[in-house]
Amino acid sequence: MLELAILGLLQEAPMHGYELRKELTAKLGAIRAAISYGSLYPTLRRLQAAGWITEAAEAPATAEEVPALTSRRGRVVYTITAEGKERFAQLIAQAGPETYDDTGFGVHFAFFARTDQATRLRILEGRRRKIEERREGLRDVLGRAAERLDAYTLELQRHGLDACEREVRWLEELIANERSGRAPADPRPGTAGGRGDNDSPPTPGTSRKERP
Amino acid sequence: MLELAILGLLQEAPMHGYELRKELTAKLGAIRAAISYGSLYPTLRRLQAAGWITEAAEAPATAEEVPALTSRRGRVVYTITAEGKERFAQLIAQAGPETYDDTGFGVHFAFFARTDQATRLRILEGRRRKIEERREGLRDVLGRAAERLDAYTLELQRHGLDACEREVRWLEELIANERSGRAPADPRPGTAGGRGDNDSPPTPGTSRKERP
DNA sequence: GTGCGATGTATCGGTCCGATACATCGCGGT
DNA sequence: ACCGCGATGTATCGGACCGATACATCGCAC
Repeated sequence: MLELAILGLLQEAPMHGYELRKELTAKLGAIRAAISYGSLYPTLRRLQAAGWITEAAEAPATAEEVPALTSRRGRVVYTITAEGKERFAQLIAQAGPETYDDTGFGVHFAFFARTDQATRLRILEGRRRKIEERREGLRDVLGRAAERLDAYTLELQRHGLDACEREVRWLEELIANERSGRAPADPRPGTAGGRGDNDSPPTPGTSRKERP
Repeated sequence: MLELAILGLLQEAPMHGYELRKELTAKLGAIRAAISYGSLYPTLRRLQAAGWITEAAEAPATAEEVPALTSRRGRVVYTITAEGKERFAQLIAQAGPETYDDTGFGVHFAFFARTDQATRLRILEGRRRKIEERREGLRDVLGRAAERLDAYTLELQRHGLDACEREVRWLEELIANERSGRAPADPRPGTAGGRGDNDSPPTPGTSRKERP
């Protein structure tokens, strides 16, 4: 998962580790806390060994800015290679079971702008299926096994069930949107999608936030 | 986390691994998929080494049922020890930072019936604080960094923000409930809380499910 | 009588996290 | 003039947990 995320981010611009972590946190903030350096650096090492990225010590700007005042230590900048881009495309397209768990889905979704529509649809439907299964499991427990569990555990299940139902509805909306319209709806018209390299041209609101 | 969950479950009844996993899945189904044997068995080993639990090969029922027809292979039953119960109480009471992440909070919450009210309150408030922080982070990104991100990433953040706001509201409700009333509300009167060993006597509905 | 899904125990490699260590930079305070 | 301190920055280590895999038994339906 981390591999995919790193490859995806480096495709937008070369970065060093610290920056990468910040961008990662910004992009995936909705689904996970903050990725640890204990994962990041080893993974970067692995990616470099595989040839998907290259690392290079940072050069002092235009060789004119602050020339050699303080020796400019550290700062390794990582750049994606052509093979790395291929690898990314391959990872994005092929969906394993881990593509549909919370983290995996989040990461894939975060790079939907670089994913073709067919794949987007496949992933959204796979995720929906998975959440529906979880939902059914929770309904079972709340129905059949309710008297075996204490009030707090039941409340936890109810909250989880609620979240499942809500996510299914969200996915339905996205799927419908994906099938006919395009890109996700922007509830506040005015600011439209990504910049330049965006795969899916931003289209104004199709779906609306609830509260009928 | 697994340690806490196992200790908690074994406090209700002795069990063997497979059963333990099923109960774990039922109790924690709302927050995590299903715990792996690759974690379960090593942890059981660890708990036994520490003296929190004991393991024993299963005895054939009353020494009368199906005496020795098929030799009765395997099936190791784990029982919690007095030290294990102490350990559980200690783990429940002391709250580290991991107590407030998704999994940690879920496990603690699942054993609220065995937790005193002061600790429950402390944990609920800690969790709320954490989610509020995550919420602020998402609001920041959606506000300040919106134009740097593509439409899909933004949609993901919005969904995450929504989930945060919802969870904060849920927690508020539970906290209010905890402060004056007792146990979580039961939206469907008729089935009331746990059985016998339940710490918090079930009290009929205080809060209501929304949909005004 | 046989295959097959549920029950049951167990290990191995790999991913990722949390704690920790260490160095530099720019800024405000005194 | 100096100091501390928070942000920037790279890096490792032990441990928790997962997913795949292996293997054996039980009961039941075909």
